[in-house]
Amino acid sequence: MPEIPKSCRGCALYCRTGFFCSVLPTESLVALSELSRPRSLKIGETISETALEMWPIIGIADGIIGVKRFQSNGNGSIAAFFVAGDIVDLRGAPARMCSDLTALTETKVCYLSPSMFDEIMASCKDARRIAWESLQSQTFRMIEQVAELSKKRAPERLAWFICEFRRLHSTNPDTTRGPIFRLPFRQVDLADYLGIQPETISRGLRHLEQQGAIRVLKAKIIEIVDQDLLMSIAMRSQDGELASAAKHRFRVLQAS
Amino acid sequence: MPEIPKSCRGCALYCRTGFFCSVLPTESLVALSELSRPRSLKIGETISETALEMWPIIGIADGIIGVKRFQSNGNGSIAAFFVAGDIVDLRGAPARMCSDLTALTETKVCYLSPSMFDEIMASCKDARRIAWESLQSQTFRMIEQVAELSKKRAPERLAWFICEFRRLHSTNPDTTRGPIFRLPFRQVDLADYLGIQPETISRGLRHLEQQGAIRVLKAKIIEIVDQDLLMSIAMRSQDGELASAAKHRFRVLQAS
DNA sequence: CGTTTGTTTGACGTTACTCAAATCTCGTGG
DNA sequence: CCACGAGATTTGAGTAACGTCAAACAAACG
Repeated sequence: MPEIPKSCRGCALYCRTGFFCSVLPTESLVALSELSRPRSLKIGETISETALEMWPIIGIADGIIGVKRFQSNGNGSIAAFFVAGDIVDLRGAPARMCSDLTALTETKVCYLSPSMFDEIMASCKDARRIAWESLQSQTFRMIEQVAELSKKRAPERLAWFICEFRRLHSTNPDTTRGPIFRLPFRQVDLADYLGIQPETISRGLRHLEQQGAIRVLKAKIIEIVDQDLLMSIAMRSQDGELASAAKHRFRVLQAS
Repeated sequence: MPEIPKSCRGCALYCRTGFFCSVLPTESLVALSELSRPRSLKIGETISETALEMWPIIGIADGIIGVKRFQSNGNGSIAAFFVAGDIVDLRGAPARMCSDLTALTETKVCYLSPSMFDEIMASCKDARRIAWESLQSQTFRMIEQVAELSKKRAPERLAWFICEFRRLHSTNPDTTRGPIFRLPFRQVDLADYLGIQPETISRGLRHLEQQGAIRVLKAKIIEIVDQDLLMSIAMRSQDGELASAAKHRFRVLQAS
């Protein structure tokens, strides 16, 4: 009976239940491992385009990879991020996207062999389900992100981000336990992600503080004083109304 | 030898090459068809939540389905849209998303049986590839959308939308041929999609007109006067600089 | 400890939202 | 085919929010 490959032993993709490699039969794991490349990335490091040509599929074992686009003036925007457990298949991705993958934290990834990946997708039902659900959840997250951010102002965006990120990482006690929230990456990056300026982040945090929802202990450490208040702020839209399906029903009534 | 089901004969999902049903072996097609439900939707009609409980997977044969969220004040936001050929799997989707699916144009969809879909995904390689690529492209489109829109002002967003939509439908001569662009849905919906107010859409179009990029013939009919100019406006970001990877390379040089 | 990088604060300008009203479009029924 | 009316778009004026620039301040790093 073949052994678990050394490089997989400590990898979250294999160790955490529900992650892609955890459901593979040992021989598939060995075969995949032999053709794959685990890598560590420092914060700010980008995934090289040449690596993506040969290994366009990456599994994220730990950390956060952002799709970060730079403008000529130095401003950037972070369109999305991928988190631990995500399987990111960049075959057929728009060319620019591949130059934009940046580690927002210290990150561990594994470049997966496309041919072996396809083989596993054909043969292993559980792996297929996990990869499919991962890709689904990437789409859903993006949709939620746009739906929530597009009509919100700075303080609401911040509140939404804090709530959403805690929810996304609810399995990771490090960032979610207790009333303390640690900003997962730099404020500059957060600003790029929320589509606002770093200065506005700062002012927005102060604003939430004045309302009594949070307290900023240090630059990246936030104490959540009133979870409910924070949630209700997060759900507000531009005009201060609470978001709901109420108006939708109202329109249906009008029409009938 | 079994016959092609009647309801599939005129359906784009079967007729257009590269669409999901076109690659199915006849017997799979028959089996899927028997458990599936083709439906037509009028503009503004929503996909019923109860239908989604039983058929959470829909194939879009024709038209545009938007994820439209309403706020209590009547404003909405359209986070995403799905177009012909997309396979949308809503199993595991956030609950609210399912109440938000609205036809932005006259639309033909087909509710697909999940069990049969899974079976096909296991057995038919081509179908698996097509469904996977469709889901991939949904994610990529969302990422592009956020990357492009987050740091753009109203006129640039409009220009981007026109260019992008023509590209997305480049296979459909109806909307892309010649210098005439027909807004695919109402300006109110476009405003919701671009995250701005209807008034701003109007002013933005006027602005593009004054620059000589387009001419608004009727409310929904736009003549593209200068494609290159329009493109270059679409690529501009908030501060008027052209977007590029130039700064990225600059930072890499600094670091080394 | 000094340098670099990131965050905060303030003053000012611009954009886009808000509200209100006029005008236009298009589907409907006569 | 035309007239009507609801819904959609346009226009204008006033205002709030955010971007921009510049400089002080704090934190992280070797």
